[in-house]
Amino acid sequence: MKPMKRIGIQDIARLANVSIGTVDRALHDRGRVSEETRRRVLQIAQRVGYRPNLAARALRRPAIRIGVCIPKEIHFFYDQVRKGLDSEARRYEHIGLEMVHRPVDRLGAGEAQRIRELLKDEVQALIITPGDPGHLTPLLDEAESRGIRVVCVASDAPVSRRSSVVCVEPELNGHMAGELMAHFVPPGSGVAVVTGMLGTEDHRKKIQGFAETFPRFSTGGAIIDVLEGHEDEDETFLKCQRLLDKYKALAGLYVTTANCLPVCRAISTHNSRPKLSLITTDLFQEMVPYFDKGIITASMYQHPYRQGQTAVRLIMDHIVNNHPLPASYYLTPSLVIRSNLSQFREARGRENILKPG
Amino acid sequence: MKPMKRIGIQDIARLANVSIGTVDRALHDRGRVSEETRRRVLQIAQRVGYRPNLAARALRRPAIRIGVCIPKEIHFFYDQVRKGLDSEARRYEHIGLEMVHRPVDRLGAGEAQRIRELLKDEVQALIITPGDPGHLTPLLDEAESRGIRVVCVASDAPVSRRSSVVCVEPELNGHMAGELMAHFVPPGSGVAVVTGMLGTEDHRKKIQGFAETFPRFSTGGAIIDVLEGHEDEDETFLKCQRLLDKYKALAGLYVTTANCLPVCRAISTHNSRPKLSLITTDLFQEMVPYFDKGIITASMYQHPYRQGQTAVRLIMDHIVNNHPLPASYYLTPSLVIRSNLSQFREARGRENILKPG
DNA sequence: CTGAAAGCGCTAACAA
DNA sequence: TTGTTAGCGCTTTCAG
Repeated sequence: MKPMKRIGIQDIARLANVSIGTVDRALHDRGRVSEETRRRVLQIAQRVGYRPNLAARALRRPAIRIGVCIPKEIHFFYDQVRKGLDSEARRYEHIGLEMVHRPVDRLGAGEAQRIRELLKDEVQALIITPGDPGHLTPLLDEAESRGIRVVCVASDAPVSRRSSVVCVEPELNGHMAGELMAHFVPPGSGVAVVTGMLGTEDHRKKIQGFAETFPRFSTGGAIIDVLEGHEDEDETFLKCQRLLDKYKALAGLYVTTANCLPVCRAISTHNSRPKLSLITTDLFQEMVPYFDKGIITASMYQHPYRQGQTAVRLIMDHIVNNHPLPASYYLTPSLVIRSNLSQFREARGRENILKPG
Repeated sequence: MKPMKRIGIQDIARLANVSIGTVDRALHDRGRVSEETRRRVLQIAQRVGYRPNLAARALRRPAIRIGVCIPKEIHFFYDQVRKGLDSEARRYEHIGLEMVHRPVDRLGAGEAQRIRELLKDEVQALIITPGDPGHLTPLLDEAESRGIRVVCVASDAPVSRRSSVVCVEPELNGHMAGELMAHFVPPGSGVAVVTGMLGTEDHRKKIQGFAETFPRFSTGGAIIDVLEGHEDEDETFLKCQRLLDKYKALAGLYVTTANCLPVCRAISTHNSRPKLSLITTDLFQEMVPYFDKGIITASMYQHPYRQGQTAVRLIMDHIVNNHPLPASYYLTPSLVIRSNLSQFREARGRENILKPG
């Protein structure tokens, strides 16, 4: 069983009694072929199941270029997204993929400018994390109208004409946290939510999801407070302390922001607490000790690395194989608990275990 | 910003004042180059950051062939593995990847024969789900010694010289189930385990993991019974019924086998049960109603599709990019609960949502 | 409208 | 030990 020779443009030419040039023109609708020949060639190609050899094509074609504009901060999250993007991009190097990075410092900080630069770089697609979707819409729409595919990652620009989005739905995060919390705490428990800014779409939706689902799965449980920390360490810490003082029987806490350390500190320094179930969001090194101490019960992991990977994959499948871009690609968050903590790259310190991908 | 010309073997040749043939030999240690020249060429390549053009290389290389031997049954699981394998394989078609499938009907049913056939097919790598690893070892070792990379998927052949394994560690499944169960049930609860065959390594390890972790996270909880169903519908159903009758206060049940339907039926037909937390393994259509009814609290999903995908990916990264094969690639199981049920392909009936790869 | 041929970067066979 | 060269399958240009 020898590797079978794949059928190529040459074979079609022979079968159709024309030259390969003609076949090429017919196959790609480049005109300058008689209708008759065109049809015949297409027929034969169809019949013999012709599939172009992409490597050969890549050999000639100019590079495919994808522009990337995602934030630098928060590092633990976006660095992973970036790694996912780049590692996936590496698999397409051989067909000439080139990534052009134009990061912004923080979410939404001067992204319009960066994106304009990317458009000048003549990219064929754009991967962005929109911080201010409203403001960006005209720019994204313009890109799309010029045939530049825009794929959002981690966060959406729903009103724009962006081709696709890769993210974890915030509602789903909330729903899952709510359902689990209901299983964790005893019937009739009071639980609370700690959030960053109530103004943030993402946080609002998480809270909404949680508020919908927790009561549905809990017997007589209720959300007794929603606490806004404004992503400020001290404010969050103090507000938490006060909450813990006030509601001695608080059975659960859901933190919708990555900024969970002050909450953990407040809980661990608070004397004589009964068992409290803490569900957090995302994962980074500094959280690990709180898992070990049993302060954090579970965290909703949003797979930043895989999000990056997937964005590139979608685009390349589209450009190279003509796959349609799905309007959205939603990932399921994973539950991080003590038993599987070491499986997540963020929890593994230096030891950089190889993951394909 | 035009696509920059990538530097190639030609450029190195020019810089080193040798021919491209010499550069090629130096770069690939093919001998027939003076040590002096070799070093110089390598130096220059290094300095200018030479990266081979894989498309060009792929253009020449004869087809890469991967042999696959995985079971047909249990369909819901192995069909997904196969889809993962094939979808990933499609991305490598253009560099000549060819998959040769030689499935066995059930796990371990005549696999040695199939694998021998694959070896005759001159495959360069082997993806298998070993059912009887002990018996297979000499065959796998022979393959490896002939330079054929063996990658196990879903299940391991640890004593053999197989290059890699892609799976979810059964212990991890058990640990996670144990930890979660401890959070689900009240302090001092009695829980039980339902398994297929205690003789199966996989099941034994899951139980072991569970037995280790549940007591550690639970306050005063204990495992009161381990029930062996022998993958038989009726036997499992009856034994479950008896268990439920006997231990009125049973708070949790962990099912280590995919064969969870009889357990679900036993629970749902059993009158006047108090809340019982049921943790199952894997996911298929018929389980969905039991999620909806609240019978199944959570299931440990082992990502069959991604396991297949990953196996191909590891091999191709190895063959094409010279990446080392990791001795093992462990996936974290995902927790399926009611809120995220619809995210899993097994739960989505016909509607086949596009997932990249 | 159609055919012929150059070349993309690399490998391998052959010549020197 | 080194240089030369023929392709791999496709696109593109230039002649017919």
